[in-house]
Amino acid sequence: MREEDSNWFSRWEEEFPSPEELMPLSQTLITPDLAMAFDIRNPHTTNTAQQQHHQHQQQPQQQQQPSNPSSLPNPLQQQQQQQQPTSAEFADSGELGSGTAGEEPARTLKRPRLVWTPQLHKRFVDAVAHLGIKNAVPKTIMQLMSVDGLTRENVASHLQKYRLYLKRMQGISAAGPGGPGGGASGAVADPATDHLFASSPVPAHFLHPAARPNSDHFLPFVPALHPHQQQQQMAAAAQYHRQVGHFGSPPNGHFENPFMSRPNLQRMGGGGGGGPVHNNHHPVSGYVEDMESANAASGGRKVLTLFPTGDD
DNA sequence: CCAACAATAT
DNA sequence: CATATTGTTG
Repeated sequence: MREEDSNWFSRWEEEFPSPEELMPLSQTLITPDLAMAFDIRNPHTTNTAQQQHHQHQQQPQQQQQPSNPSSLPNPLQQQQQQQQPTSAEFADSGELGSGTAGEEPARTLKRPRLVWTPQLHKRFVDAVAHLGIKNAVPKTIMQLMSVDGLTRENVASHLQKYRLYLKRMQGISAAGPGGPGGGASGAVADPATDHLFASSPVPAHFLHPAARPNSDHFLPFVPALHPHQQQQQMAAAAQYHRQVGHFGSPPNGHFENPFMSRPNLQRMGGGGGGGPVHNNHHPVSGYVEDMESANAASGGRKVLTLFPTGDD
């Protein structure tokens, strides 16, 4: 797959905004619990420079902070950015009600629901696009996305939905809105229905199986770089929903880690159903992408429930 | 055994 | 409906 490369590159360049858009970043998923636990209030100390060393490797953000007074600051403190109260944020799921804080040993703790924000989805689509549908399998996508905290399951689930979306689109585009049976499908891309999907253009090649040179080009894959590489403060990567109450952290400090050790990346390679993926390192210094959420920042801007598609 | 996928559950 | 979880298969 390396030599048969053709001009996909040209097309690629044409179509995509810029590799830089998806290249560098390891977005950090912060969990609300974590954020709250850390008290994300406005840092009175103007210590804006919260530069933290970004540990590489995906360390799961464990919800549930040890309420231990002398609890350590946590090595994996996630830098948290000023989240814009944009639309999706940790919309309260509504638990609460009374201060019935379950101090239960939150054994059986579960991970909060991942919310696929347009940015995240964007990355997802870009990753898939660049991988080619063939190689776009959950694990690979996940790795390419380099989103901290993202699990294979997350991606798999999203991918499943995405494939359905693509399928639907194919049908529509081929047969027209009036398409087969799906009377209601009248719209090609009903923002209301597709919401998220509508925010990112579906690369043409997605629609057909045979004509897409996937090849493995150099992937922008940015394995967690060195400790000094941190680009915090960017828009939020993804947000989680609040779920169970935390608080009652186990004094024992024993909770199971859903994903403790991950097979250090770099596992891509032929075999495992994965295509030969090369993670080519580019000497890029460090780009920042994302950034949007102008909602409150502008002052005038308000709400706008959905993000404008004006990203790509 | 792990990963992808499909189906099902929340 | 959007994700998560589970079951099955390769």
